[in-house]
Amino acid sequence: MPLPNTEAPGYLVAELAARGIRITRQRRTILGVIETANRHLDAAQILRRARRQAPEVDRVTVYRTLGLLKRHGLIDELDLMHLQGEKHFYERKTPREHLHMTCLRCGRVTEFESRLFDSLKKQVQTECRFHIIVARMEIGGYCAECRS
Amino acid sequence: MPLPNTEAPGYLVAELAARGIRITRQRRTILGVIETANRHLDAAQILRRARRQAPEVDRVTVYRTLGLLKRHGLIDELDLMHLQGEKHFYERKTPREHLHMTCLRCGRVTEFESRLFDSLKKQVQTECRFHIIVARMEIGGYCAECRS
DNA sequence: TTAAGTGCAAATATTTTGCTGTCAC
DNA sequence: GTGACAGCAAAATATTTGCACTTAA
Repeated sequence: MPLPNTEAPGYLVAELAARGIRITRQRRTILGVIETANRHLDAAQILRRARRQAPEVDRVTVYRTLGLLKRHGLIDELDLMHLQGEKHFYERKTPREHLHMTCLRCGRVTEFESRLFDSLKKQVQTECRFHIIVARMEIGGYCAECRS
Repeated sequence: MPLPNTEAPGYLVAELAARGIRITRQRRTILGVIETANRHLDAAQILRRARRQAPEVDRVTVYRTLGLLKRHGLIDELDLMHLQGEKHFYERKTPREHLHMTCLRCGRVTEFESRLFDSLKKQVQTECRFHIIVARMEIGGYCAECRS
């Protein structure tokens, strides 16, 4: 599940507003759903939760808001090994980057922070002279409980 | 582009045959396309190339063969940052694992091998007691030529 | 006021499934 | 000979686009 939300509530709203982006009722709702999520949600789940608060929210608005957040680097998009179809999952971008492990048997998703991950990114920046905007590491395999 | 093909030609055919899987004309063609590819191909490109050799090959057969290869751990599936739609790209799995950097401006894909990548995987296996089947690291950003 | 944003409908893109006939072994 | 595989059609899944109406700033 995503790391605990250590940002002030309304963080995403504030970030977008600071960039001069219009905050509509629908966006506020969708951003709230993403901020308070206790696990990785896909677009359909975000829509469902948003509609509990504001039934007029349209699927298209969810996709457009996700696109906006991606373009501004405020969320990360994950596959989680495409265990169930080709949908994507989203999470707030945190200052402490982490990798995701998905258990191919039980589907549980675990997050892991590592200095080696940071070192590896630093190595890429330096040795490949590549300016990293987004770095995603996803692992599939069997968790401690599921491996035989 | 994928690492140079250091395996014997017909490597994928041999691997599948060794597992008791039937080698049809269509499969042989598709496997040949994947083995000799000089860059990462998506399903549609694999289909087009296969059809140049064997026009009867169907799109569905390409997908079914890709699924087979994935299940047997003989290819890796990549997103390459979804720079152009949601399609996936495929490459032969090589013994030396590498990460992929995609330039968000020019779209060029670069591969990079690193011991840190291996160390990081080892750390996950040990500290998280997670048995890794597939590990994918994909980076998006700007290559040396494109960064301002 | 007005440009940015929304909802609805429809289109697009990618991948999967059902079924019948074919072929590798 | 037979069970695994192929092709075709259709469906399923996920996301995007066009356009007229609405609203935040």
